[in-house]
Amino acid sequence: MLSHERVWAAIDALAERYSLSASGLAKKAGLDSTAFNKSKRLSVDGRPRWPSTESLAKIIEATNSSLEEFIQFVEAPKSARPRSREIQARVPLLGFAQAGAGGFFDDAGFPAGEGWDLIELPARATETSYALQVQGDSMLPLYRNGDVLIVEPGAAIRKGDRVVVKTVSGEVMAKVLERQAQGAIELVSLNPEHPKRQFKSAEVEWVARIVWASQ
Amino acid sequence: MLSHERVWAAIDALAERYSLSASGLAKKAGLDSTAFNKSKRLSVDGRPRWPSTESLAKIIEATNSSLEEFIQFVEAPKSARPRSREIQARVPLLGFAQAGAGGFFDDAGFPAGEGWDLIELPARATETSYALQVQGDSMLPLYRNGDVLIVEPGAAIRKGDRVVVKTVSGEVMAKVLERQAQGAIELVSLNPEHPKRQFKSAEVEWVARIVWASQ
DNA sequence: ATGCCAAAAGGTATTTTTTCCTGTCCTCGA
DNA sequence: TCGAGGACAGGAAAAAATACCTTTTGGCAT
Repeated sequence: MLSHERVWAAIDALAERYSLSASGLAKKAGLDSTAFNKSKRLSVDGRPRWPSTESLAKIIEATNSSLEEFIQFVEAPKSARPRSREIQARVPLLGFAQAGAGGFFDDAGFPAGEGWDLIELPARATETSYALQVQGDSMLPLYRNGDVLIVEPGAAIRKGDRVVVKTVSGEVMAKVLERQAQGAIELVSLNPEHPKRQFKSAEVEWVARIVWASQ
Repeated sequence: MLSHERVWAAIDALAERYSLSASGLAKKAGLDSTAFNKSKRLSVDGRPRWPSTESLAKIIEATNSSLEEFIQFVEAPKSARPRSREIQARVPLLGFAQAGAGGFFDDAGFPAGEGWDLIELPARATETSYALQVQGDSMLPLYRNGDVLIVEPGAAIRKGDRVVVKTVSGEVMAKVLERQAQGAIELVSLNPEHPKRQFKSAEVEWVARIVWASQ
């Protein structure tokens, strides 16, 4: 959120990030060296003083920082661990039912016009996701030989999720979670020709959710 | 980057996002309805006028938007197609058949040990990919309601690929490409209960390959 | 065509932020 | 220790943004 307190904290954090004092940062940006003094963050009557957007633009440029970095400082209290620098991937998003209506695609099939949302692709949102490549036909029709499954060990799992399961005996399989209760886990096969399977919790080493699959 | 032009564009985009005019947005935020008039974005002497940081905080709060959303508008030119971020995402990759062998996962199910390759996730490497969200059950068992399909219009398409097709009559559908020959295209339904469909090339406006699906 | 209301252009007064300036304190090197 | 320069507090003037207000324009319904 954008608050008076957070904006000033971000300015302090940005200055520190570039080994500057608040007054040094102001000077570097071509502003008066007293511009960011703590003594000037509230006006005489106690009303919060907000630095102008123009001043913010100047300090971001003067430090060769970026708007993203500055926003991270706004959002993360200085004492907290700075969020990792990873950039979230965003692509335009549209509901399938709307896709047939006019105006969403140009003649060549590229997104066009208004009405597109943006969606972030979470596959790389954590440092711990990994990929498994399908081998064989046992997971048809869902997954074909060569398809790549992105698995996120930390993701929350609910009934109906597609998961990778490793048993204590060393078997690794991709299934749909039917039920997870105390002491037992029920899995539906991705291939309808294969039967449901049940395991006691003690037989399961870990369960991890499949979050994306290549096509 | 934070520039005068982009900040105003973001305000316009935010207003449009919430089906407001610029003056409606200002009013909603408790500001004067003329605050964001285009006529007031340059002062009389032509100097750029920057909206104050406090005003931005107010519009973000009044729309229940977020700083992240606002920054997206700052960075994405409104008139341009929303862009995918170009990143090379790499995750560890292992063949499914190897996954059961010892040494590839630690006790909690995270990748461990040697033998992992790295795979780049190509979907986000291009600027033209977009996402379609599945609605309804017509694409079961492959795609469930709410699943997100990443579509890459420029990707090469071969027999057996899962594709999105738009017909000249405006129908958009997800299918498996069975055959594409001169003058005709044959599509197998993702739902086995639905019949194959054939189109003349002239009936098809575009075909684009589905490259990833959420799970 | 007319009426109503919102959006937008335009102008002035008020408020808020920056700039300019001064003084004090702190740090560091000679 | 002393001096220089930077950091910081504080005050007044100048510049810039908002608030207030009016008029014009545009869109929509009747």
